[in-house]
Amino acid sequence: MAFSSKTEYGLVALIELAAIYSSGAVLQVAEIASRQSIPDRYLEQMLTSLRRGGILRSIRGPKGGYQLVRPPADVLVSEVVSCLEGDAASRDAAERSTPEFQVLHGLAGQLERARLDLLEGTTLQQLLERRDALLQAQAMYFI
Amino acid sequence: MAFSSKTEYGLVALIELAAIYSSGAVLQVAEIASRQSIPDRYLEQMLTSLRRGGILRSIRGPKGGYQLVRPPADVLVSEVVSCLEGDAASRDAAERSTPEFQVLHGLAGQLERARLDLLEGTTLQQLLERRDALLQAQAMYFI
DNA sequence: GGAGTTCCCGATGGATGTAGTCGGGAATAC
DNA sequence: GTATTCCCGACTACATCCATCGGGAACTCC
Repeated sequence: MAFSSKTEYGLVALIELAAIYSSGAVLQVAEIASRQSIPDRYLEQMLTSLRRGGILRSIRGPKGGYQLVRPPADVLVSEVVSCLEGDAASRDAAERSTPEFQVLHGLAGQLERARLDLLEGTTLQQLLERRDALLQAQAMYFI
Repeated sequence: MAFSSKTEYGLVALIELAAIYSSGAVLQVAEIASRQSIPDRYLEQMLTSLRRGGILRSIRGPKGGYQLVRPPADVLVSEVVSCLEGDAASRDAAERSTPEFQVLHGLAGQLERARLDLLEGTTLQQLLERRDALLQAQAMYFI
């Protein structure tokens, strides 16, 4: 798959949080985790990274939980991804410098560029809309 | 980096082999490995995969070595990549099927599509030309 | 102010994959 | 027949991924 499970879990949680953003409500780790069938103590780590990355805010204690800091339309998927998989810090540029390696390094750059273009061109809002379209389609199916 | 070292080493070797393809000559593992400063016994494994994938042919014994089966213009980078990193066979479709996961699966598909488009749109011939352009540019620099 | 709830933080462990090493065998040229 | 080259598979060291866990800090509500 194109996403690590860290990234996938984090994004899934964010879509859920995007859906309730306008209401000002919060969601708890355990809620999201059980709905999505992912380990709650693991999901917690992702939400922590997202909080440190300025994407989420948290509230402690009973009735606590997480919510988006910014509206979903202002959160780029690229931010989220780099926040979640960037914790293992180093992108090494090992630089073997024969011309053949340089050419491949250029191609690798094109690939990363293409990936980034897509991720920068997608917001949480859009993911949410796609989810809702999917739900609509499923509702149709049952009529 | 966007390529594993397996893939990178394999492609580097293929660029060298593409450069001498029209002469009908062969190159030996040890030659390529020492020029590119990569472990020869390791490179050997990649060339074996490429032979099994129908991209290279080999000749044994003294004066032996490897050569491309097809002209460089007929070898897509996508073939090479799937041959080199596809040996660990399974692309798993673990399919957690909440709508949120489905949306992400769709996005992952877009990403893979974009990657494949680039790799299918690039041939060994093109990589060779880029290398030669780079060599030209460096030659200029020394005048 | 005490109890329960929720987030917070770091340590730990197993499974898997990556990058390489190695020993010995088979074909070929000279 | 000997040296050279490719051929084949096993093995290891290390890192990274995917969690699991124990205990602490803030907060609500009674």
